[in-house]
Parts: sequence; C-alpha cells; structure tokens
Amino acid sequence: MRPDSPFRTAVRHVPPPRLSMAEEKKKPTSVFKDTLNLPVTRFDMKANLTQREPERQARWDAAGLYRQLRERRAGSPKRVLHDGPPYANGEIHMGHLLNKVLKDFVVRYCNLAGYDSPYVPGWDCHGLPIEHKVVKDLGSKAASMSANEIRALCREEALKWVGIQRDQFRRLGIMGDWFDPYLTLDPRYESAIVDVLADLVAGGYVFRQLKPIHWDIHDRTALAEAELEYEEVTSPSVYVNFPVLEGLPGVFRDKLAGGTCHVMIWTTTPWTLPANVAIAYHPDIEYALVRYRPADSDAEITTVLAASLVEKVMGLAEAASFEILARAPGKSFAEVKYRHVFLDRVSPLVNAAYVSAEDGTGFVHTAPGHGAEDYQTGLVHGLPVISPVDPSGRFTDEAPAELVGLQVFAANPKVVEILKGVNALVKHVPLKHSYPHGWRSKKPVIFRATAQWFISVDHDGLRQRALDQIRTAVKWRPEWGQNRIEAMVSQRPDWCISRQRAWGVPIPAIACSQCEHQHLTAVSARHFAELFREHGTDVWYARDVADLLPPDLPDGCPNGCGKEHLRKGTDILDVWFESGSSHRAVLRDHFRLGFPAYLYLEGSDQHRGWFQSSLLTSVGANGVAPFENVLTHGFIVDDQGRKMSKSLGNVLSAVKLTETYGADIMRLYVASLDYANDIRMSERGIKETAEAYRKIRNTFRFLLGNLEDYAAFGNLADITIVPEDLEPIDRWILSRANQLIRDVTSAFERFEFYRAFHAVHQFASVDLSAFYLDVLKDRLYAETKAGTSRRTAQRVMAYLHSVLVRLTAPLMPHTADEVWEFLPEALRPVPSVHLADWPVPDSAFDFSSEAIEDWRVRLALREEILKALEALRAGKKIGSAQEAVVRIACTDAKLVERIDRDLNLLRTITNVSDVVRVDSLPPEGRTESTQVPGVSLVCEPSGHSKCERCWNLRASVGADAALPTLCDRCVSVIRIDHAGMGLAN
RNA sequence: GGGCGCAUAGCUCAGUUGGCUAGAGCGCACCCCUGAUAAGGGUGAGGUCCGAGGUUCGAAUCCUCGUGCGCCCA
Repeated sequence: MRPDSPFRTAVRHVPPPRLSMAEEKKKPTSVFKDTLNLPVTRFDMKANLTQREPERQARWDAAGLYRQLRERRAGSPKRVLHDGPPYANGEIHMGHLLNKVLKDFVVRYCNLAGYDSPYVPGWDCHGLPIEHKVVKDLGSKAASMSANEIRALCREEALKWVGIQRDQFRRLGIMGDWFDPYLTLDPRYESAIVDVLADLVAGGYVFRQLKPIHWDIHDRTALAEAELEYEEVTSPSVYVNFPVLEGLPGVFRDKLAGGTCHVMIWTTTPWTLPANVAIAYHPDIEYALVRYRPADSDAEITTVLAASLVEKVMGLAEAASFEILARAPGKSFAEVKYRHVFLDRVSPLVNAAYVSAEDGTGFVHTAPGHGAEDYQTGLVHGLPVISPVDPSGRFTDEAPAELVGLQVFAANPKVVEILKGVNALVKHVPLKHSYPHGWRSKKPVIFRATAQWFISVDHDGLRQRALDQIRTAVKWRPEWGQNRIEAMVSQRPDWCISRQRAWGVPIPAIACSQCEHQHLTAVSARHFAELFREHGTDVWYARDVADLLPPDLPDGCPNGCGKEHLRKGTDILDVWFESGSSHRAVLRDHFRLGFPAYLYLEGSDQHRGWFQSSLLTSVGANGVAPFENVLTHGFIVDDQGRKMSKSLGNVLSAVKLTETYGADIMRLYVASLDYANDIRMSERGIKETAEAYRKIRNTFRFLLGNLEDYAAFGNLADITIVPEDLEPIDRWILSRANQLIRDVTSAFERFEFYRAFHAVHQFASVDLSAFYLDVLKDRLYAETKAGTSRRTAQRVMAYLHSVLVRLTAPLMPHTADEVWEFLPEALRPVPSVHLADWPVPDSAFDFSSEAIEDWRVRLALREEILKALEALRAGKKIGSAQEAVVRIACTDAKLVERIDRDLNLLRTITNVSDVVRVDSLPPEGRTESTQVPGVSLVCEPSGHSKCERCWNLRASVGADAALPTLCDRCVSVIRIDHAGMGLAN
C-alpha cells in the first residue's frame, strides 16, 4: 500500500501487508524521525568511576564542600557520629571500608535531613604493633637509643600510615574533616587522656596491685602476647602429693578412717611451687580416692586425683599396687584445706572451669603470681599473689632459703630434690611441650607478678552505674548488643591500665625507690595533663625527675625519704584507655563536637573494646555514658561464610577493588548488605552490584535525556507540577514516589541501608524503567514539544529525578552529585546535592483507597495482558506489543463501567494497538482473569496500520489525505510543531 | 569449653501479633524491540525456609536438641 494512495482511507480496515523482517530493515529512515523529541543528553551511560571520582573529590575539596555544609547546618539540631579510631598501621581492608562507608551513610543522611552532623575522623596512634615494628627494624641499635629517639620513629611510622589510610578513606568518598582529624598522639589528645585519668584518680578508682605478666628474664622486660614466640622445650614435669588437712567429703572420710590423705597435682614448672596458694578442681569431674603402694616402699599412700586418670598415673608412678576406695565429684571439695609441701602455709581447694581431666591429675597447682589463669582464679577466690622472683629471674629472699639467689630454671632440680626430701614427689618425668620465648632474646620467658596500675570496676559502684547506663541511657542496635555488653561488664575484672612500653602516654606517677611510695594524685595528674598539652608526652622522657615534680610534691617523698630517691614511673597507659578517652578529647574538649554522642558505630568486637573502655572511663569521669546509640556491624566473611584470612587465601583487597570498580560501586555494595550479622562478600557480589548501579544510572540517564530541552527552564513556575494536568499514570508514579520517600527515610533513620538500597533499586528498575518511563515514551517522543501532555511528563520526571538523586546521595555521592548538575536550575537551588535538603513526601500525591483499588485492577489486567501477548509472540503472530489488540469481556456490571472508563488507559499502560470491550468472548483461546474475577480477555494481531511517525498501530492512520501515513495525533503534532517544514505536502 | 549471635531461590533481601499455592530484585534460560542501543521490554525455570523432634486446627515464624559459621572469652 502506497502512502499516497487515494484509496487509503476507504480500505483502512483491511490489514496492511506485513513486511518481512528483511524488508523492514531495508526501509529508509522516515522523514518524520526528525520531528520526534528523542532523548539527548551529555550524561554518559558509561560511569568511568575510577577516573571521574577522584576528579570530583578534588573539586569538592577545592570548593570546601564539607566546610560549606558545616556553615549551612550551623545552629541546626546536632547528631554527632563519633568516629572510633582505627589503628594507624597497614592499608585499609574490607572491614575498614565497611565501617567507614556505613558511617558515611549516616553522616550524609543526617546532613541532608537537616541536622548539624559533623564528622571528625580519628586514628589510634600509640601502641605495641608500631613500637614493635620500629624496634624490629632498628635491630640491635634499639638498645642504645633513648626512649624519645624510639618514640620519634614511632611517631613517624604512625603518621605515615595516617596519611596512607586517610587517602584511602577519602578515595571512598567518606566526607569529613580530613585536614584536622584527631590523633591520639596529638598533645591536645594526650592531655585529655591524662585529664580523664586525673578524674578517675580523684574519684578513687585508680590503685596499684601485683599482677603476673610475661617477663623476659634475659632482657629484663615485660612482653606482650604479640611479642612471644612459641618453641618446643623439655620441662621437668612433676607429680606431687599435697597433704590434706580437712574438709574432704563424707564418702572419702569414711574410707580413710582417720588416716592421712593427699591431693595430687601435676606441673611442668616446679619452680613455681613456692608460690602455690591453691589447688583447683573442676566441679563436674569425678575424682577418686586411691590407696597405692609405691614401687620402692612398703608404706601405702592415700591420695585423690581424677578417676579417669588413676590408671594412667599409677602406671607412670610404677605403683606396686593400687586400689580405688571411693569416688566423688569435684564440687564436693569446696571445703578442703591442705598444707603446702615444703612451706608453712595452709591453702584451699578452689573450683575453676578450665581444669580438665585430659592430662595431669585433674587438679591444677595454682600460683597467681606465675600464671594468667591462676591469677584470674585468685581474683575470684581472694588468693594472695606471691612472686618471690626478681627481674633477672632469681629467687628473692622471700623464697625458701635453699632457693634464694637461684635462677628459676636452674632451681627446678633443686625443687625436685626438696620434694623428694619431704616425700611428696610421686613421679618426675621430662616433658616436651611448646613454651613461650621472648621475640628478641629467644629465651624462655616466665610469668612474674609485678605491680601494675588498675581501675577498680567496683569502686563507688562504677560497675553498677555502668550497667544502669547500658540498660537505661543507651539504645543498642541490634538489641542483643545490650545482652552482650551487659554480660561482659558484669563479669569483667578490674582494668589493668599499665603497660611496660615506650610508645604511649606515660602514667605520670613519681615513685620513691626508698619506700615504694607512688605519687599519683588528681593534682599531680592535672599538672601533667597541662604539661603534656603544652609539650607533648615527650617531656616526661626528656626531663629529669627533679624538673617534673608536681605542685603537691614540692619536698620530695611524703614519707620523708627526701628527693634523691624519686624516679619517674616507666609505665604507659593501655591504648584502650587512650581511645576510651576520646569522649573527653573529641566530644568535649578540643573538637567540641558535643557530649554525649548521638552514635558510636563499630564492629561487634568493640563490645569488649572501645565501647566498654569509653563507657567505663565516661561513667567514671562524667557519670554518664558517652553515647546515646551504639550500632554494631558484623564481620566480613567470604561467600562460603568463612572468615577472611591470608592462610585461606580468600581475602578481598579493599584498595584494589575500589580501584577496579570505583567507590560508588563499593559503597552501593555495602549498602546492599544487611550488616548486623556476618557479612558475606565476594567479587561476584560486587559485579552484581555494578549491574544494579548501571540500572540506576541508566534510569537517571533516561530522565536526563528527556529533560534536555527542559533543563534550561529556570522559572520555578515552569517546573512546578500542575495537579490538574496530571494524567492517571502520573498520579500513580507520584504516589509511588511518596511511598519510596517514606520507606527510604525510615530505612535511614533505622540505619537499615539495605532497605533503602533495595527500595531505590526496585523503584528505578521496576516502577520507572520497566513501567512508567516505558509507557511515557510515546508522550515524550511524539506529542507536541511544549504541549501540556509532554511538559507534564517532564515536570513529573524532573520531580522524580530530584527525589531520587537526594535519596541516593548518601549511598553514591559521586554519581548523585554528577546527576544533580543536570537538573533544571530552579530544581537545584544549591550547587551540590550534598548541600540540598532531604525530600519529604507530598500528601497531595497520596492515593485514596478507591484510587488504590482502581490501580490494583489495572495492574492486574496489565499483567495478564502481557502474559497473553507472550503467547502471541511465541506463535510468531506479533513482535512488539503495539502489533496486538486486546478484547476484554466482563460479566460484572460494576466492572464494565470501570473498564469502559479505563480502555484508553489500559492501552497506554500495555503499549498495545488498542483495547476494546466486547460483550462476550468464545471460551476457546480466552484468558480468564484470576486476579479480577468476571473478566476474560483475548489478544490478537491488530488490524490497524502503523503510523510512520510514532510507530503505533492506530485506526486513524490514513485518515488525513495530506499525511496519509500518520495517525491523527501525529498529524496534528506536525501541523502545530512543524508547519513550516513542508512535510504536509 | 563458656558467653552473644546468625542460617529463607545461584546472589542480595521481604515475609507484621503463627493463617492463602513462601515473595521481590538481580543472575540464568527463552523471546521481543532496535527511537534509553556496550541500552530497553516481556515470559519462564529456580526453594527439604540448615537438620531432627515438639506445641498447635495450622509453624519459615513459638519451644527443645543438634549441625554449620562468625565475634568475644578461656
């Protein structure tokens, strides 16, 4: 059929001959193509994030975006997310990325939502790992260097990593005050730490007490766990009988009939026996009363040990005979007292959960001065800490006379001899086992009790007050965080805050070596806080003690020893105390962010770490918790749920992945995950997120492409939605947008970013891309350029754009900012989306319940029509939906009215050629609607011709003799918009 | 070994106080379009709701035990 055929009108109900695919492709581009308003935009489909993000970040920095934001929100209600300081060591890993990105979501959202929400990042700069590395690199030189020389190198090392990590965090688009972060090595911060200490000293929480620590007797130094190396050694293990005095259970007493009895212990460190003050049992292990005859003796001995070990131990001891007299569980030994084998000391049996019947005897020799577990048990049972060993590992005169002056390892044979002498030795066997050695000396280390500084958790009800704050003043998310920290705080022992290192904040105590007086008062601590603020903590190491005397120690030792015996304390503070003091340094003093903080947000391991140290120091010093909300995230595991570790080879590199995919993709990936529990991460997941990103980006691009001729509009009236111009589908999408704003806002308020991400993604791909925008194409492309229909569509699109760009700004700040620049001037009153205000729903767009029901029916019918179209397509009857017509029959009178009203709308939302209602449909081939009872429908090829311009198949094509290949709509558009083009001729 | 948690489709998540045939997006398969084009649209196949008991008319949901995994401690 030729377009200019004079007969065209008369025969228009006859289907035109269909062109083959080959013929269709060969068709020349229609002259009408240029009359369409096709999308045009400079906004790239390809994101090229790895190149564009750093450029954009540089522009933000140059413009002082963060400063602008601070000014804009000055005076608004505050919401302070207080940053937990990462350790300034090593490149950032996935855990850092997760943590900082989550924080950035919160901070960016709060700022958009109108809060004054500053972000001051921090770093934990002191501590062992840095010192360890510096000393290791120095090798033997370290020994000849002064504390301050080593500390200077430590500072350099820490600052190096601060710089590297800062750049890596900034690359992720984390917004904050990167040029004035808080550093725990900053004198202002160091001063605040000591100020908190002064408060605690004033409150009477700080005391000094013996505690066993790893001690290198060769280097005469304390060692941390990380400085130990484990090696095989052979130790003289001994089985020893301790004589029982009283308290045995009745079943044992009956068999003993007044005879003597022992309990048998086993130890690989005989030299610690002088410090024995208890023997531990497990309450649930079954113990046996055994009478045996040693190989070399006629005298029978009665002793107690774990029932399951009797045979093994008797075999080892080469007993000539043995017999089990009775059995009893460990818990029946609670009242037992025994006498030390070679000292005049009576001690108790105590229960301890770590006792096992795996080896030994089921009883554990307990010396709180020489073991960590022993010490814990000692705290529980109030045992004395005895440690008669000097720094070089020699017994002091507190030890038995035979041992004084002997080095402990050399003393082992002597102890064995003593045991033999008192007839307490059951058996002596060399044992090969793994034993800790000093990392530098390579020599075996010992546990030695030394005086340490503590914070008493129970002084002045501190523990109880902390628990009260946990329960009443803080909101824990997820809620089980409360259980967790409650359990930990209610069980934790006193806090040992001293460390024997160089790289940290000195505990500014002045000691008298004559009388052992330790001078640490609120006044003296306050004095040093001021001194450190001015000079940094180096001053402690640089000056002589005489030049450091605090105002309350003018005349030397208060016990009358004079000044000449005074010396500076050599302990530094536990780094947990340092970071735990950030509420003073950052929230209250120097940065004045505001106390308490709105939110602390860290990994769930910090229930034991920073949350707890911050809580205890703050309740002790300020009386209240330093945070209102504590949000925790889980740990990153691989796609199979296993933790990431070098040995498993499943570690994802945060830095490399960011370089490969871009920050916005990595951020979106974080946003897509529920971080409350374990977080599974895989490169595959990142790739899927990249797909979601592309979808969202392309949706923005389509919006922008169709707003191009509109973007120049600067008049607010031009871009304001006129309600009476809205078409039904516009009203539908606006009601959806309202819901989206509500969902995303509530998700951000509850820190459930994955809900925000899923909502946005779903909206962009389902509501917009697959439906609203798809349906809108006809209006946008084919209607008159400046007509109400097209302009209204653009107004709605501009609105949707301005909503979406704000909702996504916290999640993908670079892309949102890029997209923002393409909005019409009047829609972006500020130069960056990050200075904008969070969208609020417009209740005028909310649907009535009738409108909701109308749309339920329409969308249900659409779904069923699309299914029916698919059947036609499979039968090669149609290609595009436009080639089909839909016939609907309805038996429900009320529905008939509604469907008749909606016929054009149904045609629009399904993109078919036509939708008509018929009185009835033959049963064969029709679809019975399951969602709209009473409705059935049929799809079949359209009989209409295809409009050359808009490609719709319409009954009106050919009606206009001058433009016979066009539908009536396109005819009128040509006459209005393109009258001068001569197309009508 | 103890404390605190978690387990729904290949992936990421929904699933109200127990109540329709357990849902969505992505991915995948097939198809359409070629005027969002290194795009866009449609349809479809995917689930022992970790396992085993129990409570209940009814369990993904509540209880018990187990398995696996994570964090913290020992």
